[in-house]
Amino acid sequence: MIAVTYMEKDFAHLLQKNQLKITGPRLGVLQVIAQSDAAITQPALEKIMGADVDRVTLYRILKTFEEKGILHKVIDLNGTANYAICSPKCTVHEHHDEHFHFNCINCKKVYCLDDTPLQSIKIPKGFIAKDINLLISGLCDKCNPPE
Amino acid sequence: MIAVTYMEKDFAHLLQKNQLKITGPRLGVLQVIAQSDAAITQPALEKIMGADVDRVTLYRILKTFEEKGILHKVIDLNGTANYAICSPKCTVHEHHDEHFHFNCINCKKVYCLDDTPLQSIKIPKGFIAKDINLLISGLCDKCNPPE
DNA sequence: ATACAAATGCAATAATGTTGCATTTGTATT
DNA sequence: AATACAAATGCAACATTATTGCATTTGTAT
Repeated sequence: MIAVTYMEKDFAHLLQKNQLKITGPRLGVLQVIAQSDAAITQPALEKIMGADVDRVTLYRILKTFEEKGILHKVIDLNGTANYAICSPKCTVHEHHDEHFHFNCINCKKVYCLDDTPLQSIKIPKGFIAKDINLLISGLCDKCNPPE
Repeated sequence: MIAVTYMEKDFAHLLQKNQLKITGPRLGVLQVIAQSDAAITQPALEKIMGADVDRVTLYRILKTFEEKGILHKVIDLNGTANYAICSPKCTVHEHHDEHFHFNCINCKKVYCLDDTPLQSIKIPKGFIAKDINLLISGLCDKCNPPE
């Protein structure tokens, strides 16, 4: 897991690069997500942002960020959306093909393991694979104390 | 994909085997799911069952079926729950560890590919994997006509 | 400084999931 | 076959999550 630190200036630039206006709510969302050590759920974001950002605005921000390839969405085992900042590999129209994530069944966090390699998967005849999404569930290092 | 046909008698036996009472709603749910060639979403089930089964009852049936290992739940790319009949390998307390599914981005169907083998995945230190969930998205054979 | 499109916030509504409780129903027992 | 009881269902109410329309505000190009 490589820690990446962003500064507010970077966020502004990131928005600009994507033809998005630099607004408070958007910077806020990026802040929170960048500070989290794991992908963060939409409800959690909602709580953290609180009254600063309207619920609807949050939905819309997340949607546009996803479309622009700024964030990627990970559906966890409960079907809840989690968001994380995309690696630079993610482009607008074609997200990086292979997303690997770890969903802790205790703390519910979703960690990105994008750098793990994966074999090629056999697909049935006539089926065309566009994206591969691997979700491993279990206990993360923090929830697995050797006590 | 191996086609498995069930008769009503089998369903009754299946329920009995799991210490579940043989009721109309339960048989109905099993019917619908067995007839589908793919995993079926909870909302779709709700529509098909219609007034025959109360919405709450449906939720509860699906939950107990999942707990008993009769059905397994697949979360698709939208975070919607899909249900399919478990392979005989699935046991009550320990679902078969590896679920492989294909989510068609056109018709939205979720196909089970449980028989595909998978390499062992590298997990970060301190992390313990309990279950692996692989969801491949793309076009299924029906939505990929060579027209 | 202005103008305009983009973004936000609010209100209303839809869709989805949950809980408590009274009633019904399957099944083991006699 | 009748009974008794736990299990299952259906209903109502509610909680949560997601969407849509529209008026207002705001960022930015000019």
